[in-house]
Amino acid sequence: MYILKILVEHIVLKLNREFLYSSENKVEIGVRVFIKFNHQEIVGFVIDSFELKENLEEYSKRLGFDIKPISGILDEKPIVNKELWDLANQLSEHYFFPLIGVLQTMLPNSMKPKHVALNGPKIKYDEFYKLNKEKINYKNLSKNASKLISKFENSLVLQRNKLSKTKTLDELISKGIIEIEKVEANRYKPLITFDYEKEITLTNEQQFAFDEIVNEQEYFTFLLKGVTGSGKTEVYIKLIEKAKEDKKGSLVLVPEIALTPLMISRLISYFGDGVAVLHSSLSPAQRYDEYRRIARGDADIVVGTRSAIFAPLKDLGLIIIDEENDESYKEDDQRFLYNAKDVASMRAKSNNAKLVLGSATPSIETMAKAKKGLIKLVELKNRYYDVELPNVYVVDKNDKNMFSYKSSVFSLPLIKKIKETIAQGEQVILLINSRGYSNNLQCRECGETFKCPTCNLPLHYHRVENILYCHHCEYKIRKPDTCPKCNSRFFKFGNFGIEKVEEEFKKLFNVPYLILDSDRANKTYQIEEILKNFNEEKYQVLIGTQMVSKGHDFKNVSLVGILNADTLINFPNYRSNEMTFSLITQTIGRAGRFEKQGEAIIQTSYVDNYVIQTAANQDYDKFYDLEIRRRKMSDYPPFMNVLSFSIKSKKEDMVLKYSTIIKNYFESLNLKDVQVLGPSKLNKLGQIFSNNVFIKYKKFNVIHEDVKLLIESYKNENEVQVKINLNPYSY
DNA sequence: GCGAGCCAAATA
DNA sequence: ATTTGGCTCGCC
Repeated sequence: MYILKILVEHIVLKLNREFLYSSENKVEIGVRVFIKFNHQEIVGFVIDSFELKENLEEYSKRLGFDIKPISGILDEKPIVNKELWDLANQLSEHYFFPLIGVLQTMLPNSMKPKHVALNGPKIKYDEFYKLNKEKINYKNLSKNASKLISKFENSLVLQRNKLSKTKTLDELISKGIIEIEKVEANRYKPLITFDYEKEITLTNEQQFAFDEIVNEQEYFTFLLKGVTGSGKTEVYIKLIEKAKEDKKGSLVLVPEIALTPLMISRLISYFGDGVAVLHSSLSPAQRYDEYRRIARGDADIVVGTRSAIFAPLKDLGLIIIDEENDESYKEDDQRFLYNAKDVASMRAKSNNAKLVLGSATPSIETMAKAKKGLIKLVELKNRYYDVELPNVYVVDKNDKNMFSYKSSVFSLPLIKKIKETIAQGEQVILLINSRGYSNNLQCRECGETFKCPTCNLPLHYHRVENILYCHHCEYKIRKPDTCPKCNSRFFKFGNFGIEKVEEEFKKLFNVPYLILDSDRANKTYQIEEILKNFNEEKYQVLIGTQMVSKGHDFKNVSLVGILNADTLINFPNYRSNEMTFSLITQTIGRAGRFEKQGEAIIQTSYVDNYVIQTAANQDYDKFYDLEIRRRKMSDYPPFMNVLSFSIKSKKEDMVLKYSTIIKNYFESLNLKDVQVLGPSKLNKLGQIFSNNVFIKYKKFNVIHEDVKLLIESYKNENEVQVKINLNPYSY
């Protein structure tokens, strides 16, 4: 008789502990089992076991509770390896999140330790007929049988559809002359649309960067800072190749699906099979297949978005995070709010692997670490084809002389430049970082703005679908014809979005164009198609949201227009300056990448703002100096870290009570370098009240144990829900 | 997270 | 008298 220590599938603090079950047979740690848990049958995860020498009844009597037997076993083998199991434990501890929830985030649908996994995709098999020559008795072989056998010709295997089901076939199968062989099928076939070189020769500068990283003994984390077009990808590829030579696996993270086709194409062109892909536009079945291919060791290079950081690579030697400043590496919406960069750091450390953070515009936090000597800075200062960075003009959106009655979207200088560029047979990229037609819709009569019923944020107007749309929670309704408050039929639009840009572009220029935004292209193959068409110069103009800003090598783009640089600046978020700077710089960097110097026009109402100024001059160092000063003055990261508690309840007084408890708790601890902010004012969304308390701290160790004690004190409280976010990006 | 069990209010 | 809804409890 064995006793199993089991985690139940529910992600709740008060169930974040082991429960004991019995089993006749030994069950391995890391296996999922069915258990009866308080009148329901659920899935549990075995975290430990031991053989019970004494009588079960006596043992359970002594402990004071019944020990039920498990009701079934789901897995033959553990679903996580040692490394990922240790990682899950580390993450649970670090993020104050139930271990079972961490595991559920890490694993693909079919493998998650919870009930819904049973509805997940199943393993698909390709079946073959295999001829067993030794078993053939040629003397008494019927005519039909020898005919059938002859179909195998020289090979010993045949695809199943090559033979039709006949009596003869059944006979041969029952005699063991023909065997049915099953092979796991792979439902993902990457489309490679971009063809890349199979040989790479590094420039001197790239080679130097490569050597710096490979030969470094002391540091394991690197910031690879390379101006746009400096060829970071070639360095990545050589590093992956080096890891492969050392029989180590590599993991490459890219920000979002817009960039995956490019990276996937490059890696597959260079490395062929052995590259696995994990990103959001794979179906659950494809994801499952790729995941198992990695776990089996059939793939030793993985490309993917955020959650690919949990890929089960066996001998991890290298992790690359491309565009490391991108906000998509932080999970801020779901339940388990991890940062893939932190996870990468943990995995790199425990595997003795190298972690390379690449960017043209590193995040302030990462650059600060490099300056402090915590990580190693490696730079690529020259563009690959040695072209100067583009000339940049800033147009003041408030200057009436810059615009005519014809358009409020395109300024006169921009119109002129677009016409010239097109006439010269060159290409234009226009960036508008706002989806839909306008970012809000307001009644002209009574001033009422349409807001999302759940998020209370202004709804965007999408004219193509004629809907009002919440970009935060995806709530959508048909656009009403009249104002629900005053019945007026007249509306006012807010800041223009891409649909409005498109409308005006059509009016002003008689030129075919491509549109790239996530509303009209959200599948990788759609994005791929658009980028491919532009890359092959079938169109001269590409109008897009921030999807156009990163990573693509367009050869003939000589003009970039940023139609409204203000959209990000006003975001109430400590990182909005950094995001604006990087969006502008990266987009400008698309211009003039081969022999010709490019041009860029930035339209903004904040002409004197230092973010706009430094971005226009492509001056990262200056931006960094100014921004880090602001961060210091306001006690923002990297000087102070933030721990956010979001308190939710149906009862108003419970929210107030608990936010005060949390605030008072930290204040009374009186810890060194710890500040308490809040509680913020009470929010109401639907039936739920909520507010926030923020803890700012310097060293995680100082607060870690105290946060754990605090959680212990409220974990059994049913009426409030407390969500912890470690260094949230939306703060 | 969720069903059982309990109680009180609602229904007729 | 019987159904319905809300709330609490505790799971091995």
